[in-house]
Formats: sequence, C-alpha cells, structure tokens
Amino acid sequence: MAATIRDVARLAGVSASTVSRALSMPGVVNATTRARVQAAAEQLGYAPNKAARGLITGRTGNIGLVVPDLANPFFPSVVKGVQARARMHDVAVFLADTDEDAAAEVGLVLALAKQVDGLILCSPRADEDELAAIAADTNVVLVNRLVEGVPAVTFDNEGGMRQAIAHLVALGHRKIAWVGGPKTSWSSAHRSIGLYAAAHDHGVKLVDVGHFAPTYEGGMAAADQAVASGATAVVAYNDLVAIGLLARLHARGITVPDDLSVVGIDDIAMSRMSRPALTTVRLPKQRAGEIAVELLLAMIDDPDPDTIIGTRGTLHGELMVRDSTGLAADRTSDPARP
Amino acid sequence: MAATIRDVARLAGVSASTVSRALSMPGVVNATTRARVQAAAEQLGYAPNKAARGLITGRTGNIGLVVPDLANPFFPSVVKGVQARARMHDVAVFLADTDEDAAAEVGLVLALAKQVDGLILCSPRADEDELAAIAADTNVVLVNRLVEGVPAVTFDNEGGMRQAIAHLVALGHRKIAWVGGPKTSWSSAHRSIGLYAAAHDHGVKLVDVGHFAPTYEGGMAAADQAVASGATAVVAYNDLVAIGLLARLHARGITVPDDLSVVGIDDIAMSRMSRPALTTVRLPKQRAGEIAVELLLAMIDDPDPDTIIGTRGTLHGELMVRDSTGLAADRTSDPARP
DNA sequence: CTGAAAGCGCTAACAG
DNA sequence: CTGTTAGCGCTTTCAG
Repeated sequence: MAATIRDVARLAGVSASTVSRALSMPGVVNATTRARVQAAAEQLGYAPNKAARGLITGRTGNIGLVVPDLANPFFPSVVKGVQARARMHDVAVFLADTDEDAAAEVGLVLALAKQVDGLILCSPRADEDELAAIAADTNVVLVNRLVEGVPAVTFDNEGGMRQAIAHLVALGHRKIAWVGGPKTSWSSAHRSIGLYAAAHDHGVKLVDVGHFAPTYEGGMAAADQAVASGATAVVAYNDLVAIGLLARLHARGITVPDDLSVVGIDDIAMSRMSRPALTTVRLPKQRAGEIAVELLLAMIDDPDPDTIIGTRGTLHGELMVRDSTGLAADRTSDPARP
Repeated sequence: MAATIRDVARLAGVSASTVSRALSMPGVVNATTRARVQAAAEQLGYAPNKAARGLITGRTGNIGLVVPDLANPFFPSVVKGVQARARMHDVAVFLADTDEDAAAEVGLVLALAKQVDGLILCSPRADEDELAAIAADTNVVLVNRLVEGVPAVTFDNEGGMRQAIAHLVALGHRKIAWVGGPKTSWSSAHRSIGLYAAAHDHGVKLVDVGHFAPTYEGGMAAADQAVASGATAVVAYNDLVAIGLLARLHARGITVPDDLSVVGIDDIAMSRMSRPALTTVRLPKQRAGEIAVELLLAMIDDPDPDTIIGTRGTLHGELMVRDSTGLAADRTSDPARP
C-alpha cells in the first residue's frame, strides 16, 4: 500500500541505501541525486517506516507517558506539555492511563518499555523499588516524584506552601488547617513538610486534619473536620479537594472567605470558575511535561553519563490570590480573633 | 539488552519458530515443549518486540487517537474509554492533541498512520474531504462526527435536545434561548436542529443567541445576550459554556434558576460542582471511546466489508436534572409569566 | 560519493 | 509437531 524505500529508489534511479542517506544524512550525498531522491519521495508520498528503522537503529522515535488518572485535570495539562514538546522533536507519544492502579502501572510500563526509547512516569503510587528497577534498564523521567538516581521533574512544594502560609498569616490567620492527600502520596508528604516548616517560622499553629482522597469527594469528606478544628483557614492537598471543601462549606452555610478561608494547590482551570474563585498555588503543569520531554530526549541521545542521571528540574509554584481568601477575611484588624 | 526470541530458543533448546508458535499459537505445540519455552521466556523476562512482529504481520498492535484539546474535559473521558478498551485487547494507544488546529490535525494523522493499525479521530474541525481521503487508505473511526462512508460513534444530539426542551416546557418555560457552539462544529449544528424540532413540537419559542467559543469564556460572552433575549431558560452548547453563563449571571445579580434556568450538555465532572449544580444532558463519553475501539478493531480484523464501512454507533444522552433548573423556577403556576 | 550485502527481531511458508 | 529458510523495511558496514 504505502510506498517503501525501494519504490523511491526505483523511481529516482538509485539504490535504496542512497535514498536512505539522502533523506537522513543529506550532507553526505551529491546535491543533484539528493534532489532527485527528494522529488521521488515527495511524489510517492514516502515516509520511512519508523518501526523498521527502529529495528536496526535501536531507536523507535516514540516515547511513553504514564499517568494515574486523566479525569484529574492536573494530568491532561502535563500530557499537553509532553505532546507539544514531543511533536517539536518529531517523536510520537504512547499514553497509558493506569486508573490509579499501582499494579497495572508496572505491567503497562513493562509492555510499553519494549516499543519506546524512554518513558515519562507520573506515578504517585508505584513502589519506589519498582520504579528504580524499571529505571535501571529503561530511560525514565519521573514527574512529581523523586526516586534516588532517577531524573525527575518536580515542583517546589515547600516553596509553594511557604507562599500560602505567608499569605494567610498576612491576612491575620493564626490557626490553619491542612487537609492532606493520600497517605502514600509523595507530594502530599512534601507539602505537609513545607507547611509545618512555614507555620513554625511564622509562629502560627498548623492543624493536620488527616488524609483524604485527592478528589472533590475527598474535600467534601474533610470539610466538617476542618471546621471542627477551629482553624480560620484551610490549605487543601489540591484544587479538587479545595472545591469539594467549598461545596460542603456552602451546604453548611459557612461563608468563604468570611467564616473560613480556603487555599488550594495546582491552579486547574476549574479554580477560576468556582464560587468563590479559589486562591491557589499555580503549578506549571504543562511546563513540567515539556521539561520532562527535554530531559528524556537528552538521556536517550546520551545515555548513562552522570550529567543526566540524578538530574532534576524543579519548578516553582506561584500563589494566585482569589476570592476564597478575599479581603473580607482579613483578620488583622479583628481583635476578637486570637 | 532485552532478551530476544533466540535467547529464549537457546535456553529452551528449541528453534526460534517454536518459541514464536508456543507463545502465540499455544494449541499447535507439544505441551511439554510449550511449558519449557514458557519457563525460559519467563526466566528471561522475554516479551516479543511488537515493532519487529508488525514488520512481518503488517499489524502493529497499536492504534492512534487524535483529539482537539485535552483541556476540554470532554476529551479526557473519551480517552479514558479508549485506553481501557485498548488495554483489554492488548493494544497500545498513540495520543495526539492537535490544539484545535485543523491543519496540524492532518499532518499528525499522516505521521501516525504509518505506525498504527487504525485511527480514532475526534476531529470536530477538520475538513470533510480530508477526513474522507484519510479514511480511504487507513482504518478510521470518527467520534462525534459523521462523514459519508466512514464508521463513526456519535451521540443522539436530537434526542438529547428533545429531553432538555421537554423538561423546560414541563417547568413552564415558553421562550428558550440557545447559545450555540462554533459555526463549523458538527455537533452544534445537530443540537440546533434537535432544539428547533422539539421547540416546534411543543409549541414554544426558541431564540438563537448565536455562536460562541466552546469554553467558559464563551459562556461569559453569551450571557448578556441570553438575558436580553427575554427567554426564561437557556440551553448552552456544552457544560463549559453553561458554567461560564452561570458565572456571568451571578456577577450580574441574576439568580439561577429563579430568574433564569440553565441547561448544559455533556455532564462533565465540573457540572456537579458548579453553583448551582448544572442540569445537563449526560453524554456517555467514556462509552463512546470504548465503542470506537471495538469498531476499529473489527475493521482491522476484517477490513473492507460493508458490514462495517458505514456502520455507526449512536449513543443516547440522558437528562440529569440538577439545581440550575430547580423547582424554584417552576413557572407552571406563575400567572405573571407568558 | 554510491551500490551491494548483511542483518535488526520476528513470523510464515515449507519441508521433514 | 518442529526446524529451516526467507524476508518484512530499513540502515549500515564495506567495497568500489
């Protein structure tokens, strides 16, 4: 059906090897033959078969991307970044959604590993040893997760949390609740650490409300405990949780930000659309995907050296102040508050 | 690095072909040798190289999926459905996001076509002739779009709109506004048709407010015109638009549903989270992805016959009544309303 | 600078 | 039931 390299060779009156060279190492071939070959290729609509090429070069020109759940708006953003950058480099992207199933994750990765040059893994759950094992014989870049010796793109969770706390303290809050994500989540743990450090530095109290699903429902579930904690502000594991919080608070007749301020993390599109609009720490999700691709491609071009192994890109978050910590909630002039 | 079929053959003391057979046509090989081969394969962690296999069988075991914009929550759902079903059949999925760029779409499709057995296209924008041309020499299944002679999975837009109108009419609405999507959108056109037909049947008036971007911003832009139309209810092109509408109405102090009722289409996750929760027509997005895979796989197994070419799966929507058309808006007992 | 030959990992005849 | 042979489409020595 599709034209092969030999069809082009015949039409151009040269050998297959010349076609191959003319197309992938233009400099090494006579200008006129090159032109002839290119014309022939054009005419036939020839495009090299990547699979066949990969068989011999050991490079497929494809990369794999594994995400836990596309329904969480965080991940489509990362995927978009990966896509865009991959396309720039003319590499195709295999996508796998593990549905938050750490076991499936490993299986999928193994299956994919055979037909790609490298893998980008957003795997909050998978076992650290398994990740290390996979990284041992495949090019792997981790996103939003750190494992010894594996290149990764992460977010500066500590810094983001510091900004959130500073903002809340400036508004007069002295007791702040933290609604954490899943127990096993790497980023939840790091956000927690940053929060405690910042709270300590500012001399304010942080109350840990517990671990919840990283979803709208998780936020609904956490809301009552957050209220009961007596805090005047809540920081949620992510925006989805924060929005769940908002919903439950509204249902209970608790006004945000007047009665309670809420801060999320991620800055998903939905955050601007919630009522009230959500103050959140914007994470450059798309950028993370782009950088992951660059890192991966660098590893593929030049595997092994220490310049890359262990490399990490750290991206900084940026506080987006919106209505959920609005001025109405300024407690600096309210003597009744502790 | 990775074990090849010959490594397994050597370890099992058989020939490469026997390994190949033992693994892919187990019935045709002696039970004891088969066991030996399987053990060897296991021990070496052998997995066949799909690219090499594809070279000879002409089947890659991969499919391609093209979507216009992952940031629109509609598409991640479809992708999830495709993923899940593809995994069941042990096929891998290439994903491409065209960023709403119809031109890029074609280029991407051509590039992908070489390394997949078939393509699932969610291409609201691409030119009809181009789609037909692509479908002529590649297995293609369209989602949410109909082109002569190309298998497709679509939604019953007319039926969905009929449900929406029936609901609004039952609540006493007699003048309903329609906020359409992009001019070139296939589904916007069909939704419009369904709406007019239903309005006509019920003897109520439908006001076309115009075409808007299928986004939150589009909804914001449409809100004032919807209000000015004098309608008591609005049907929006999709949920994102409806939620934009809600935001702008709120900003203007117009209460939903008391002053104006709003209905969306899609039932994205966000719809349950908006305030008020959005009444919408639920489209089985994930199911659409699953069916698209089944259709595509059927075409691949058995290309050409008329049983498939021209086949279409039509999925029906389901009205989800929520607060944005709440009881408070019941106009049946309100004599002041027309 | 170009052609011929070899072979990537695998499967499909074809013998045995 | 199993081994041998050939070759998918391509790149890469190796000669010329």
